Amino acid sequence: VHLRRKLVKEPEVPKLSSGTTTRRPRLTKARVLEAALQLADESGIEALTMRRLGERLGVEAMSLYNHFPSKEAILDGIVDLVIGEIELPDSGGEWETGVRRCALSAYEVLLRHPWACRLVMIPPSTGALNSRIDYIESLLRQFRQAGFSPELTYRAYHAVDSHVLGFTMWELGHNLPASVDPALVEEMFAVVSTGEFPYLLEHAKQHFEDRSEEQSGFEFGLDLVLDGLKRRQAAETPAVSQRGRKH
Amino acid sequence: VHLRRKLVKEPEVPKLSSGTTTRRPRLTKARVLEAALQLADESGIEALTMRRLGERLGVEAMSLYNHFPSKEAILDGIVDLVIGEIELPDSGGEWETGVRRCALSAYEVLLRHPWACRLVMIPPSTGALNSRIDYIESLLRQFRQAGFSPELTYRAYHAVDSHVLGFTMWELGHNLPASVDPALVEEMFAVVSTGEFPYLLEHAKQHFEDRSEEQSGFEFGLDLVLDGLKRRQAAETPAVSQRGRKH
DNA sequence: ACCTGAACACCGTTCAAGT
DNA sequence: ACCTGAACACCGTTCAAGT
Repeated sequence: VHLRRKLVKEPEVPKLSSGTTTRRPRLTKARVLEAALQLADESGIEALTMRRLGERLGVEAMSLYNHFPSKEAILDGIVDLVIGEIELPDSGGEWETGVRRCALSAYEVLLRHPWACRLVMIPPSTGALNSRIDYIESLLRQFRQAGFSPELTYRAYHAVDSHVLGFTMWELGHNLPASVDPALVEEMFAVVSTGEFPYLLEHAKQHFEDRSEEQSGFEFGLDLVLDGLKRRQAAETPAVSQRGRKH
Repeated sequence: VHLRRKLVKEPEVPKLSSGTTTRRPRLTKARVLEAALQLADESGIEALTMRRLGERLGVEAMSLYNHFPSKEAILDGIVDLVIGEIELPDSGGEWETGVRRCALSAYEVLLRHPWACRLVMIPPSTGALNSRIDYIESLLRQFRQAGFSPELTYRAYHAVDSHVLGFTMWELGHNLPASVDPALVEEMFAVVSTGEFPYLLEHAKQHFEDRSEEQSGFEFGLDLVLDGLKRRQAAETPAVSQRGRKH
């Protein structure tokens, strides 16, 4: 099932009929969001300013306000584009593989757009929610159709999504790409080598080991959650009918 | 064990010995951080600007640069203050109750300072890490002293902390305190009542139910993780000696 | 050694004016 | 209907000058 809601209707780009005066296509919501997403991916979210975005589109910053009420609306828009990249499984399969694939896809997508993770938590103050809604509905459906009770589904969804977001943020926070200040590494090293924190030292060393052979840490944590959910479901299924439970 | 590293030595506040000319105590790192934390708690992190912080301290914004190299250093400082509020268990107890208490304390602390959650992931570009290090060391120690292998400890730590951060961010993101735009609620309602998203509708309703009687969602997810870890440890303990494993 | 005033290079956003 | 130039009210930060 891959339902799509009313797509935003965009005016077609006029075929610059007369003369050679206008070189650039008109501004549209889609073009603005595309450029914004690109800018954030290339240069980081802090490089995404209205002036720079305008420049990239060959337009003054103020023109953007003809298409979006605020910068926040643009941010909401590109976050929804990112969430739209998450692959949602078709219905009908095993819940464990479906949810697993969904979570892994979200993990990969968020790693591709490192700036997005922090924004996902804030919105949705302008109502650019289409992909978000599809994502949540897909997860919920998989649990419910596998026979999870509404109560267990409620908690299962939060547990899974907490892991996806929490783990991804952790990883992104640690892999600061070469932006690590040598002075800071120095201090960190000094603290660790006092011997006061043996376990932290051990842990820090592990971060430098090659883990390519093993299961990823993301999957390890995901399995903890999924295994637990399987047990919880097994515990509730025989005890109560699947159609409901008296309160 | 409650080790403390070299405390920052602060010049004592001079007792304004002469006349009544100077009314305010001198600026110190500690006073600046205290005021910054207060400002963030009261008015949100976006209200924390150098000018406003200076104003609260009765000083020009530029004076702050005599004590901190940048605004970022101040942010790192107050985040570390927040992390310092997390209660760390004494060593020697059961790992499950210890880790559990630690996670719950972190959860509560982060809910008390809703702005902190998003900052925790970014630093530590200025090396204000004392509380952070204590926190991580405490978690690692509990696992290791309970007989977890270094490998399992590595993953256990990441799994637990992912849940703490992920779940807390989720909760904070959803409980936007009355800042919800009615127009957005309207749209959300419209989407949900199309009937296209039955599971989302069910889920949304659950969010309005009284859950005070039940175990919190945070604890539910935490238990999934902790139960899973217990099983993983049981699986590795009899098979290999606790002192090490040949690779 | 610490604090200040003025300034710089940026922000997001408003508004009247253009076409 | 869309785009623009100038301006406003803010940012973080630098720097020469004060004490």
